[in-house]
Amino acid sequence: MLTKRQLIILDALIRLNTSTGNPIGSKTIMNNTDIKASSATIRNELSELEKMGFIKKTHSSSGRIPSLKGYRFYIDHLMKPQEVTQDTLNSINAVLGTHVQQMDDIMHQSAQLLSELTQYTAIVLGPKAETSRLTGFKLLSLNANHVMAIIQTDKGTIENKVFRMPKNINESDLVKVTNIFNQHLVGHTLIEVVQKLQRDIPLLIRKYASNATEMFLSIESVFKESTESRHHISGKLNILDFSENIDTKKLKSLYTMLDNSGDLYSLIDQINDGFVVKIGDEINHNLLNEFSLITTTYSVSNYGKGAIAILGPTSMAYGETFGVLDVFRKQLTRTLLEYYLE
Amino acid sequence: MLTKRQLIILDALIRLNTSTGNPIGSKTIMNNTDIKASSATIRNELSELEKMGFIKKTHSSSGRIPSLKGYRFYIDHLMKPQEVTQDTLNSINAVLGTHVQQMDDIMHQSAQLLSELTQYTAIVLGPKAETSRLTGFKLLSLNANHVMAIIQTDKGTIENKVFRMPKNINESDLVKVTNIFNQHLVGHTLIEVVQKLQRDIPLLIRKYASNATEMFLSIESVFKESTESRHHISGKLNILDFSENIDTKKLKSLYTMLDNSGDLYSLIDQINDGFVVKIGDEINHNLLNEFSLITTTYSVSNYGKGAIAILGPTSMAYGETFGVLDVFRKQLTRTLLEYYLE
DNA sequence: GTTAGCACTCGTGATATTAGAGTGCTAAAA
DNA sequence: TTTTAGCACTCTAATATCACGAGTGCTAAC
Repeated sequence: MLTKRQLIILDALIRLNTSTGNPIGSKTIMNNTDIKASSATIRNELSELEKMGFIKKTHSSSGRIPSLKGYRFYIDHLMKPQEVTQDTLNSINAVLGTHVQQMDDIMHQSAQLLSELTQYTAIVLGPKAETSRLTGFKLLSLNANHVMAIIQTDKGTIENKVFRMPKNINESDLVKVTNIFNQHLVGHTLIEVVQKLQRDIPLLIRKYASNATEMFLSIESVFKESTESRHHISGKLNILDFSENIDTKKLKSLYTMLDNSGDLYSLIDQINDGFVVKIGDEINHNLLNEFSLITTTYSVSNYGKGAIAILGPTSMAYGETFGVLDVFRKQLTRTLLEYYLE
Repeated sequence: MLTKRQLIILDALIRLNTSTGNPIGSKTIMNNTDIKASSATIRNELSELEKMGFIKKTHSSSGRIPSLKGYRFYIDHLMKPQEVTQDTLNSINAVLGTHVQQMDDIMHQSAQLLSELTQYTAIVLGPKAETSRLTGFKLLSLNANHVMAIIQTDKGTIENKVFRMPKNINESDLVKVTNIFNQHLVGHTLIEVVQKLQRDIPLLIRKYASNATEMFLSIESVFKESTESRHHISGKLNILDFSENIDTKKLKSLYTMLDNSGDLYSLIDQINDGFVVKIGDEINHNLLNEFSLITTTYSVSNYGKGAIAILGPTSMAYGETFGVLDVFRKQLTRTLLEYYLE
């Protein structure tokens, strides 16, 4: 069990290490806490804390840095989410308070705002697309050459794609196809829709609108795209600030990974409702063992859950980040509730 | 005037420097050309070339690297666009040959392909939006809560935006507003449209569809967005490969710049029809004085011109890059011609 | 005009040197 | 028993020193 003084020392050490980035020695701690003891005493305590595995040295005569266990303990027991400033509150309200138009916009703007507020990298994941149900399908003839297909889901996403109007198609064919889709596909999950598109629908099309097969392929691709879950990421360049000595090769793989929806979904826990913090190796990803990942979820009314994640250095300003995330997520859930109520 | 041997030496030096990245000495040139002369002779020639300003030393006893003037001369007189491989040809055809759906897609895929083929950074700019004319406007009610606004231009761009349906609006209001827009705005340039939106239209709306003013603001924002010219950029991460020792601060500003449409448009010459190569300081941009920028244009049928640019190191593989760009641009122009003909 | 030969230059990478921050340990003080 | 002053020790980071080699320019002979 840790003594009170050890707690103060561990807390100070992590705070100091986070703000300076350097290993922290006994004198520094003495000068930055109100502990009434000499540096020698603090050295003894540090040695004790090291034996217990909360801190470690970078070399035999260096100051200490927190170990993974130290961070873990800090986050679980010492760290307090920090109150956010009025400024921060204002920007959150500015983004989430105004009239929201579309799910994708909200997610995009949220990622942007969070990366700005934290100065880390922010990732916002939409609810898993697998469970989305098709609520509407429309084909709209734009001009002689172009048709727009629009699909809507119960998760609030609206997607569209424009494609060339095949030559042998006229308006009435569009109506026929639209009707086929609305009769047979609306209400099903997108996964089911794609399956049906491959099995049943080609038959129907051939029967009722035989000249629409060409167009059918384009429509199929819209649906395939729509089953891919959406991710929004912002502040990728901040990695350059908080991870200065990363080599270009690693950086390149990292950035490639961060652009890959699948990678992000498997990285980020979408189940746990509270805050999940994974530090270094805990993330279990070879590119991220020098990073920390804070994950939390938000509710899309009662249609499902999305996730928010902040990627930063292990020596992250956890207190501030938690504070921001907490306020943000509550406001986001509220905003989405209203969005679906209206 | 340069002697024949000097030309061979300059050419070899630039090729060797490009492929190795190192300064090139007299022996290296001797071993990599079929010049029948000793290294001493070549040293004399190098010394001569240096006096004329085509090459320079990195320090008093180093090998030579091309100077800006050397590159200039090479590009203007020595470099030959290289034949592209069958593989390259195939990938270009795969992207540009298949049925193309939308301008934005073409541009996006073009950037992607070019960055892959060259291993540099590819930028594709659409025709300047200022000259685009509105050819179609549609309002589509998606469901009780959402309306989609769609605008089309004569440059082939189709943009849309979804926004909340104001509560006091019904289908017939949508029709009214659509009619107002079609009567008064179609045929005008987007710039004019935005002007009119601020002057004339509010009056009309107030007169014929007074409860639509709220919606009007949303529509206005769609148009404002549409006047922003489109850029597509790909292979940004390749900068990490060809510019290894760039510091993070510069890199961050550079990446920020490359995401800014305005910056790119002012950087890239959209007027000169041939190939324009700017090297180092010639680019006249403090972030790019260690880069080369190859620019060329493509015709969007007879609706205007867009631009393609490749950003790479000054020691670029000019021959290959020119070869690829030349083939690509011809095929692109052809593809776009068909796109508008059909 | 060409070339062999040689002294000279300078960057690169390896090896010493040094200063400073921090440690652990000991023995005395509290 | 806990705290603390004191000191020897360790290791890093920065700087200086050195040797090597690639490359040069110059000279004198071919």
